Amino acid sequence: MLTRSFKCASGHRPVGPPLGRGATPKPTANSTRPPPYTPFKALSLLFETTYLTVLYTEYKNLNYAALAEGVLAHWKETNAFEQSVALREGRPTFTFYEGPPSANGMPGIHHVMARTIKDIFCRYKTLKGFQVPRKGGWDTHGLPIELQVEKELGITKDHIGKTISVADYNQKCRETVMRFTDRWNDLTEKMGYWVDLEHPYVTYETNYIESVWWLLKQLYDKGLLYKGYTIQPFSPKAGTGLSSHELNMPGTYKDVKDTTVVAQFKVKPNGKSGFLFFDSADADVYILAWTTTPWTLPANSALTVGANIDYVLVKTINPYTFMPVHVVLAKNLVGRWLNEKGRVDSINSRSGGPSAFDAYLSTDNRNRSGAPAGAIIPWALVSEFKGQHLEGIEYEQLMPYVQPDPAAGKPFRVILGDFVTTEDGTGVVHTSPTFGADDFRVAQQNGIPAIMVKDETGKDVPIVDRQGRFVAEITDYAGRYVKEEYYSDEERADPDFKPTDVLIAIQLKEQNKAFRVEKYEHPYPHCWRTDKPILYYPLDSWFIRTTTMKDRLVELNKTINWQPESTGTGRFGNWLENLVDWNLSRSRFWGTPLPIWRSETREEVCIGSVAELVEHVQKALASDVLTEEQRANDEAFIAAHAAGNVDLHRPYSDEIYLVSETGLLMQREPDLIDVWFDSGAMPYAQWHYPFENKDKFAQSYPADFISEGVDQTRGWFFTLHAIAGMLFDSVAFKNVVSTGLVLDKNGQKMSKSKGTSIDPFITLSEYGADATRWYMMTNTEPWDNLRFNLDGVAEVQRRFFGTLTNTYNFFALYANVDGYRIEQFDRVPREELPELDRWILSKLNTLVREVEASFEAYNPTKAGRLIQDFVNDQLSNWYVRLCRRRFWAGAADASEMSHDKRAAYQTLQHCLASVAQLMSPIAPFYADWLYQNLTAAVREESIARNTPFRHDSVHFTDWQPVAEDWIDTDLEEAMALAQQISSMVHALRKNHKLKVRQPLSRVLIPVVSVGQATGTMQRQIEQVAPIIESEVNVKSVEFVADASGLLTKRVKPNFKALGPKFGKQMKDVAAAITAMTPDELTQLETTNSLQLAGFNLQLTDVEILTEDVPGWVVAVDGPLTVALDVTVTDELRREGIARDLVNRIQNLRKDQNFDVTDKINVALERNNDLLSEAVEANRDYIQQEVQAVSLELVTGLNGSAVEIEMDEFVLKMKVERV
RNA sequence: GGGCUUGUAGCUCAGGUGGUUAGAGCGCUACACUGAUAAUGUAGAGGUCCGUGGUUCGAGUCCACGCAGGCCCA
Repeated sequence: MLTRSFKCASGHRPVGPPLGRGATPKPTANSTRPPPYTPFKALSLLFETTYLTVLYTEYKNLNYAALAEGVLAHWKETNAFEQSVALREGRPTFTFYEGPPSANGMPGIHHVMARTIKDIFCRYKTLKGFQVPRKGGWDTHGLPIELQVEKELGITKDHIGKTISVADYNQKCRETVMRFTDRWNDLTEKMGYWVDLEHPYVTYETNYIESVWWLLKQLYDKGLLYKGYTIQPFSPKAGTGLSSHELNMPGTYKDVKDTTVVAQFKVKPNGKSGFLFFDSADADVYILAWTTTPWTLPANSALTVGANIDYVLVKTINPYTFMPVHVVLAKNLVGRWLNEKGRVDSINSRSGGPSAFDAYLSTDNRNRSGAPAGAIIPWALVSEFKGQHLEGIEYEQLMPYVQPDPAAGKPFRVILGDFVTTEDGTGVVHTSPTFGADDFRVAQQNGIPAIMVKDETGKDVPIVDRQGRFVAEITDYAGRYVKEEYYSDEERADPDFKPTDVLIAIQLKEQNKAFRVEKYEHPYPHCWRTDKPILYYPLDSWFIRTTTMKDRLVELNKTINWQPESTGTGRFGNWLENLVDWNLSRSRFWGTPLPIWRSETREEVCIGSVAELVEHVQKALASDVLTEEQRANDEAFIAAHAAGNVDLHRPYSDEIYLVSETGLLMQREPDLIDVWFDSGAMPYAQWHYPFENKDKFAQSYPADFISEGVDQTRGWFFTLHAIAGMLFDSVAFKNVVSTGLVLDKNGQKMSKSKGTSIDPFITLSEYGADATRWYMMTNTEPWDNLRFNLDGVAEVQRRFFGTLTNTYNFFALYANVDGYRIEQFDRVPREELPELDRWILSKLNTLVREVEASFEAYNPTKAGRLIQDFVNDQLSNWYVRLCRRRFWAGAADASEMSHDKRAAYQTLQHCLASVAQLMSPIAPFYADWLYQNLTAAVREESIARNTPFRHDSVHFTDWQPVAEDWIDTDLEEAMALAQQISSMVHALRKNHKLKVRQPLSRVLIPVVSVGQATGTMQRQIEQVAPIIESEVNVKSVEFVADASGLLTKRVKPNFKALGPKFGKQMKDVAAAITAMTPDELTQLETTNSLQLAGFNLQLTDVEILTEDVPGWVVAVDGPLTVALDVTVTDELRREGIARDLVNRIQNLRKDQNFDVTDKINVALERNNDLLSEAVEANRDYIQQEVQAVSLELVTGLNGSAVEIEMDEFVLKMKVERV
């Protein structure tokens, strides 16, 4: 519960100006008070007996979490969120899209961060007058849910359709996915995230799926949806593809020994490859590429190199054929394949004698089999170049069994790829688009065709069939398994058995196409079902042809405002530049089914709505093609449709049978679609567009703002962008904030097992949402990773919220005493406001301007820090501190309040209410609480007269306009000088042990700087001199001009001005300036020109500082110099003692619990001349300050006298109530 | 391996377009104030601005190459 301590104005606590100048607070008459204000019902109960006398509740030991709970309860009761939206009916819409979370896991602290960002800008835009509908949403499909269900049921994918029906399985998924919805909703409320949880979109709902189908149909009709293949892990023995998840299961990677080949790809001499033939035009040049899967070599159609990798051309000898060859490979890997001992400087002999090559090959050197015995193969470096120079070079097909389709692109070229490494191999990757995922991608990007053959139906298929055997076209190896593990044990036991890879290696050796053949041990993935090696194999997939729209997508992206910009241009931009077609297919169970039905002869139909499906089903039923069972299923669908409970998920959609134009049975393509398409479809599907809500969709498209983690770049950000760009030629969002991660306090990923993860519910209940949100927003810019430290939240709470609450309490305390009510109409005119008021109001308006700019730029960090600095440094530590006396001075009745006091109340109240609004997007509970406390007392009046405070919640208010004419930059500068000078004087006092209570006579400020600035500065300081005087307790602020001769000046070079003029001579100039004589300086100052060591100087080339004022103590800070007169005259000394005395007497009053209105008699022991003099000289002052009716100096003080420590002596004193 | 990003005091962070003495808050130490007081003020200690090289009269800032952390992709 909220704890509080409330004392009414007539209560027992000393309130108001207890001892000041006879100010006696009077209890104010209740009858004149407005109706009681109850911020929130829950709280009001506490105040029932006392609130009648209070306008502003005061809070002690505020519990921020409880505060938030109270506000939340009030919001719920009043439907505040709904009101905030309804209030803006008819205003322009600001559209926000909620990226749907998956509710099958618990929310974490990072969700608080992500959702705070979303909330901030939606709230801000509401304040700015926009209507901001915020529809929540849930992402409900996908693998994680399937896996969770399987885990809970203790099954694997193999069981689906066997021990559990697809229908039951999917039902289980549907139940599981929304399991934590309650917890999510709870967090959403507690953290103060305003989003419509009542009407969220849910991706598994039929209406949602129908919209998704409609989108797919649009793509299909535009020819953007096609069936192709992707390279996936495939198990020929199990006859099935494997998901990456299945591949990541433990034990799938095993070390195997494979036959590997470094193949020689013969370069075609032409313009591009010319530089490789420079040294020997008639030599053959080969590019070396290493493969651990020689069986894929007949499918080679490109070689991939790294653009920035260094390659070399080497002359050497083929170890199998002994033919001299020139080979290309990565420089770093020469040592991997060629023995360093064989290196020779030159290819040819210079001496005319036999070269190393000749020697190696000479017959003398051969053994019986004709091979050079024991000799190391010589080699020589010919040239070196970057990979990019190899791009486009053509080579001869290595194993020309099958020619690619010429229409499909130009094969047998060198291309560039970012996946090439020099860790192993030759730095050149043998590329086969049908048997490698990288290969496929890079081939697609470079227009490299795949080596394919036609099957009996005329369809393109790879050169290895689904059993893992070569097709007939690979004549030499037709029917052979590509992996020896696919043969039976008996076959492999045959002594003549040779694995296919070995046979290929032998063939290549004989043809001078193999540079090296060796066994190599490496980990290779195996099928978890069959334990046999998997193949990377092309499997049917449906694609969206994003590549054809690439340029447009890139172009559209340039119109999006990314925060931070680098995510848009870098991560996202690069992704778009390297776009490949979007593989839509997923072989799963729980997801949106692909709405395409196909016949055996590839007649197909893409269904774009339930109605369309019904129509097709009816047509099928009218034909005589369907079996009994198929007919029954189709009829079941029609019945379900009539009953209004169509479910488009598997297995139901699988069991719908259609009939083609030519009378053939059509079945649904069994794939589901990528769940990312679901979420990318939300702008349309959340409204069931185009079947319903066309107007709503039109109003809310595209989004003005979205925000998600940077990890969504290729996820949601992309799918939104792709669908919008391809189908609507539009962006899906105009502004996007991509947020970083939330790490633990050591910068590591939070982990449950290490105990470093933060439970958001605990955090919120301990610190409240406001401090948590404020900390997250102000500690780090949200796109940087946040190191989340609870100590930081505590600090924010103490330092920012604590200070602000203190400031409010200060206001409330005195306002209650004085019965001050916010004056909305009878304001003290600006001209009559004191300097400090005009200053803080100027600062406030500057703040509003800057905070607005920061929010407009989607930078909540800057906004929060600005507000925080204003509250802590300007409002609390300067304005309130310096104005304290104004609040307790003078009459304590509103009707008699002085102008000055009213001004103080009005100013402080205005600042607090403004801050409440500025901070409300970030700290919504606290800001509302503050607003309520400040303004509820005038609510009725405000409603009646239609003022800004008429709203029940700060979140309903209109953003305050910047009052430009209140901004007084000159005054702000002046006050900054006052602050700086005060700080410097405090420092001087400190260093010279002169406490602030000791008055000093004067502060001297030398004004020597050049030109106009001098005049400005002096004028500005004069303007705030009284503030400085009272702040640092000096009698006067004086200026000393140059001419006084009092000053010692120093000259410094102004590098910024000198740089462009003297450049390289800088050192000399600087030295000359530093060594300048006083006479020279005088000349420079008077004539603005000086010839010095051959340099022509002007006044602006130097900075002149006062270093010292002889006889004074001096502080220097930048251009400012402050001298303090530390002479304590007898009179000052006496005054200081008098002040000390007042202080001690006040303490005694406090110790003895005197009431603020009590008058006292004071008796002092006359034992010290200094004291006597001080008392006599300041008697009136002392008596007034401590409300003493008498002040006597007596000898021999008796009775209840106490001993008091003064600086220089001990004093006996007696204080009695009258 | 590639793309993006971060690296400044013990901790969390500021440091337009290069300008010679790098700042703030917290924490620590000392002192002051004591009618905002579990607040506040002042001072002190605390830095190889990740490293190396370069450009420049001058580099925390610009360039190159590295190192370390993070995300995404392979």
